[in-house]
Amino acid sequence: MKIKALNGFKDIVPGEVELWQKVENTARDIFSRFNFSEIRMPILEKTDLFARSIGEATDIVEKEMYTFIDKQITMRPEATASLIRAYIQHGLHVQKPVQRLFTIGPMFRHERPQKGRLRQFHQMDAEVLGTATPRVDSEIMAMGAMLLQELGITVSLEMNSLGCPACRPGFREKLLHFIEERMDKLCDNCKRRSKTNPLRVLDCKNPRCREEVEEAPSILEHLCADCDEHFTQVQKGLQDLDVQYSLNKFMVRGLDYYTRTTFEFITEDLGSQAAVGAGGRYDGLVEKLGGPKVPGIGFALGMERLILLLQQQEDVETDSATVDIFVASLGDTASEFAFPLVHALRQKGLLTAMDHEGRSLKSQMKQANKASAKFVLILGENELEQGQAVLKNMATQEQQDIAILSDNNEMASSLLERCQ
RNA sequence: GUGGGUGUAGCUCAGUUGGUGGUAGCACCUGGUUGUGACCCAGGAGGUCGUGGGUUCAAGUCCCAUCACUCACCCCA
Repeated sequence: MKIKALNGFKDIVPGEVELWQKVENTARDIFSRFNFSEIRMPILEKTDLFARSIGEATDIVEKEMYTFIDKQITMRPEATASLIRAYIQHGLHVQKPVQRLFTIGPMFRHERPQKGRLRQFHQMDAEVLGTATPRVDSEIMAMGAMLLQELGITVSLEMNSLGCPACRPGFREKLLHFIEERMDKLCDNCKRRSKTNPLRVLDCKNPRCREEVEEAPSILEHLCADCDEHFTQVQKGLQDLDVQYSLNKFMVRGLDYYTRTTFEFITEDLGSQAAVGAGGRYDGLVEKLGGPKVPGIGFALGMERLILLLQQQEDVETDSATVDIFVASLGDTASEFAFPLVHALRQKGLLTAMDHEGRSLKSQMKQANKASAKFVLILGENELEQGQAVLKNMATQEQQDIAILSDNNEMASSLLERCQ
């Protein structure tokens, strides 16, 4: 019986990992341009942290978490809760009033795997804590858009406001009333959801439900004065930064902690996994987790989904490492001479390869070619006797004789010069 | 948790009305005269046909079960 990776868990092997590196490198570059600092948190946290932040009644907490029940600890299903826990624990709000943080890593949810959805998946997460200014809302969306654009991924940005504790309850009542009038026309799921989380009825995918809620009251028309002004300023900010967006009054969020601005980066090229990234404001969360009363906003990008989109494109460039110099040796004497020379070349900083299996020169040339080696140093019995080696430029096919030096360090320096 | 689809070489796949597993492609190894890559040619290696039952003289092929993968629902990044 072969041992295989668990269902929903994937290896990222050479050939694919280059794409991941490209995505990570691009993200680090963009985050850094926006003056974000990296933070890394542990994968295991107390179960209570997620229950309190994400919400007891959400699907994630109810049935999707990997929990060690006896120890009351859970593998994080998302990053925001852990990040805020760390923010509070280390008093980051004291060190700097506004913290701009990002993190990249694996998350775990026990869902049925499908395209763009794994049980161990990876997210890139950016959060700004300590400011409620609508400018940051615009800025963070602009950052996400810039990152996706840099990667060559085309998405649309949809945005909504969920209001705040001052205006949402009132809207909720109105919506509930609207739903109850049409209850018999809604699907079973919506009937259930109308009790647990009526806002979710708004984004049901069932066409009949969509038709029914088309005329539903919009939260945007029920925002309190502060939320309304905030939302207006966010939109102005996006226009100032020339970021394209559209309003979606049906967009709600699955996690309980969101307030005011929410947004999603949406693609049509991933089947049912339309959201490549999503986020929003969570002004009450830090305080709820026992921290200072500071507002926050953030978003997460699903890396598997980004990778799938990149793989769907033709000619995506990734820079995989190529061998600077391949040392081909013939016979035991030459091979023994080559072994420490290769080490010296590596100490000089060259990406160096050699064959330890005693294969033919032809085979070694093939290996060099396959590794896209720029140069091959050929060391044969004849060369050693004459104190000469052959350096071949693989692209131009030019060969030159070079003197073998007894000192590996000097020999390596000499080769380094010629291989530039 | 609920449906549908698919399981043959490392990967992508042929395999007829049931009749000996494919000179298939990619990748790999070795050769194609002394020691030189790409292209080409030849040869080689690589398999419990997902697993377990059943029908049959005979099963990769038909039937049942099971597992895995996958897509979708749900939910979400």
